[in-house]
Amino acid sequence: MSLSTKYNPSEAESKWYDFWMENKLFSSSVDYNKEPYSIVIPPPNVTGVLHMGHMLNNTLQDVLIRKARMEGKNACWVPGTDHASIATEAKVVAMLKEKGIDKKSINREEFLSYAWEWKEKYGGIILEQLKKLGASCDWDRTKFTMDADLSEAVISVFVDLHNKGKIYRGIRMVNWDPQGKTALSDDEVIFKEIQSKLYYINYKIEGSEDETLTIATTRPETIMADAAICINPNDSRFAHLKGKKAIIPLINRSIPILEDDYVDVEFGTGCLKVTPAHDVNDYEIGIRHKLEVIDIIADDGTLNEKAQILVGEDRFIARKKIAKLLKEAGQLAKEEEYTSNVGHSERTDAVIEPKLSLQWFLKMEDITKPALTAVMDDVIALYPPKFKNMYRSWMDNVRDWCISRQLWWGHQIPAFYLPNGEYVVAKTAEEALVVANEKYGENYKLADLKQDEDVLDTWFSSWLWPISVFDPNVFATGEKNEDLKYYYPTNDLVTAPEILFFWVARMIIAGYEYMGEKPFRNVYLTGIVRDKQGRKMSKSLGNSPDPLELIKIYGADGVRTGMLFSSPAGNDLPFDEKLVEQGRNFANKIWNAFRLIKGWEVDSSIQNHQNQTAILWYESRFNQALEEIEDHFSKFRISDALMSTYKLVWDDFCSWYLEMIKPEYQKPIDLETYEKTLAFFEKIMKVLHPFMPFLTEELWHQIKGRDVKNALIVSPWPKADEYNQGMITDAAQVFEVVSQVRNIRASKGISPKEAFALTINTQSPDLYKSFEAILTKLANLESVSYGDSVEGALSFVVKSDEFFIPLNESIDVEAEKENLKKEIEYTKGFLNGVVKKLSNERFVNNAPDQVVAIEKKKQADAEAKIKTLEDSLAKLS
RNA sequence: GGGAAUUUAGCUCAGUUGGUUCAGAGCAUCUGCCUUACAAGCAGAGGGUCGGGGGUUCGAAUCCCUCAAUUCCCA
Repeated sequence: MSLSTKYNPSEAESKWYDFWMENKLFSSSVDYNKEPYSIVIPPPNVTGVLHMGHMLNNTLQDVLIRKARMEGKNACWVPGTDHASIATEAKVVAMLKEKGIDKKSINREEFLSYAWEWKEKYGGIILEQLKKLGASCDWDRTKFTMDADLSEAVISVFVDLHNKGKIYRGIRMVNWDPQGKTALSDDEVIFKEIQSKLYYINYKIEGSEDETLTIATTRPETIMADAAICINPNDSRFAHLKGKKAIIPLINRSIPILEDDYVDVEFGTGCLKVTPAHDVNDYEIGIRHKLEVIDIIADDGTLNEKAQILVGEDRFIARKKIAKLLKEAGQLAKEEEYTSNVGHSERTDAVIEPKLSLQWFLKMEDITKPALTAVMDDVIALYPPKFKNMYRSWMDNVRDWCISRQLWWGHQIPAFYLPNGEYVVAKTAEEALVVANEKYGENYKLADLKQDEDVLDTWFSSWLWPISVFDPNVFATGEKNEDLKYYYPTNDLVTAPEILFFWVARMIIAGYEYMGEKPFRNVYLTGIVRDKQGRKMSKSLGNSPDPLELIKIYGADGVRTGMLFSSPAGNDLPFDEKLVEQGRNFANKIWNAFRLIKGWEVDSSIQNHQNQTAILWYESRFNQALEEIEDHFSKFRISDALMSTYKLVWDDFCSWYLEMIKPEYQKPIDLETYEKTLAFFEKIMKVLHPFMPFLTEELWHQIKGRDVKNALIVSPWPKADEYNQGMITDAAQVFEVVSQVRNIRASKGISPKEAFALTINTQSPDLYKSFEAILTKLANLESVSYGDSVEGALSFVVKSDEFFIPLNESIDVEAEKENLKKEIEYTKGFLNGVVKKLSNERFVNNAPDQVVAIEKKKQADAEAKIKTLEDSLAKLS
């Protein structure tokens, strides 16, 4: 068999993904003989295509799930998608517009059938793309937040919470998006600094000839909705106006002048116009003073008839026109440039209009309590833990959750309005009818009921995700099915910190409310994938590489490792294609290591004399590395786990071990070494598998033919055995000697082919004797001898041992002396510091014995080294 | 305006209770090599006042104060 010198990933990828799928190796079912390990995917939006954020996030999940599977756990990764009300509705509306269909011209049912059609066509794209990445989800379990049973779950929960009195309907000032024509939560509003103007407007005082007061406002178009003018009670400038009335310019309506602490004496003129319908703070003032609420702005952001003037004009056009009218009327005192923070819709970028509206709310005060405690007490652990702070501050200051959205795509609110003006909340219209007739003693028909037009916030369905993917019916029946009993709570959740509150916190709330139990044990928060300029990678900026294209070029394994090389938990990932290239190179390195081993001819008649030490050393080193790797995994330091694996494979296995045991060209290898080496390689395949599933499965089967049961994906994860620390330390010292010899070759321009005779002056010759064969091979020595010194030879020092290499050519004695002097000087300086420390009584008295002992050893080592160096120097002179 | 986080090599980051894991890793850079597994490679080298300043301590990247810069959350 001959293998290409370069690993070609694409063939292996499709072959092994098909193999895993056909043999159902990703699938999981209840089995009480095994420990369950479950992850629910953060369901990607049906609108999306795979981006770099998904790649990072899902690679992490796949690493975790694959490792758990190999550890013998019953690993279940549930995939699915989210219906994403606002985003999807926007896409569908845009799609219809292109077809020349206006959303307003069709009814709800027609719209929804277009939306479903759209979802069927595009909704599964991301999941298909994840397969290319190697994601080992149990695809038979794929769920969608608007599946019939999951929808029922949402409705049941709404009804239940309403019955518990936790859901209520109320008038609130909401963030209205006049373009999307929907209310947004505070978190969906992005504040931007906008250059605007502060308009100073004069209001006449009623009953006086020419007395006026001046207010400053950024929104002159709302003066028609003014309900009062407020002054600060401590502001003597305006005390005389109290109790009088002011007249709104242009429309000549008179309004009271009131006192309120809220007014900032410093800001503007110190007089505040109060417009309860169009400003959150004014609304509060309005409640305090029982002011009339005059709403002059329509849903689409134009002025309505209550404005009396400029009816039908857009709010921004009206602003300009009002300013002009005021100027003409002589009531515009001045205009001033002013920057203010203006809220914009995250989805449509429209300027948010504070608007009073009737919405559905979930009371958050009580329901959040167990969710806060769980995270604060580390019942649910956040990685990295710094997010606990953020989590707490949000939960402490949480506001009631506005759960209604003025959209069609989503779960329609199960509230039914009756002809008598009342409403009933029930799962279906039929149930609602029964309740209604009973409650009000009426004899209504189904046709008399009118269901609420709005749908629920998308997060009101995804907060149930860790429960509903296993058992959507539990909310209605209260009876847990087997899946839910077995897989819940899930183990780990991998998601982005941006949705810590939107989603993670709410899942925790729902978990405690409905299961009385946390939804997951660990939350791993990834960073944002950014480009080199630090900008978030996004399709709209065009700064994101196409993930599938990357996979094509570098291989899925290369992309996976590339993403993980530089992504500690909670830190942003500054993406650079170089990382992915490094991943590809790593795959190639492993491929070639295998080519080397596979190419050896085995001769069972040879006894293994030389390679015992190498084998023992590597065994120890492997176990030490595995212990490290496990430790990193246990702390969710996935990047570090990968880096430790990378170094184990590249440095220890390839650069050191294989070079130690490699037979001469075209010479055979002994059977024992060969078998040990293959066994080592197999262990490496196992440890690498979660990171690089395709390459490792491919090589696993190249090593020898295996059946499905023995596929790598389901092979047992290796256990870290005891290791010989002393041997690892000794080897490190020998490696240092090898490096020094190589350094001499490199700096003197001597060919690596020229063998050296090495003489060692040491107190511990046994150390070198046990590694002699290795030393000879790796440093290319013709002999190793032990002795005090060698005349006219180059020398170097490792620890307190001295090494001599005689060269055929004459050495530059002066340069050598210079080098030795430099090193002596440095070591003396180092010794000085140590001695100083040790002669400080307070150090010796206060520092722990162990620390003092270490310092004393430093002193002894340094003194020995100086002596060795000085001897060498003396011999040169 | 209130709160939090971050600042260590050219880049991205480790550095746990203050003391040998203490100044580290990977990448990048430089030098020499197409040495029969791998140039997607091998061998070697250089590179940092641990953001600035002050303090506590026998001892500070680590603890405290202060200033600065960056980022995020809330208003």
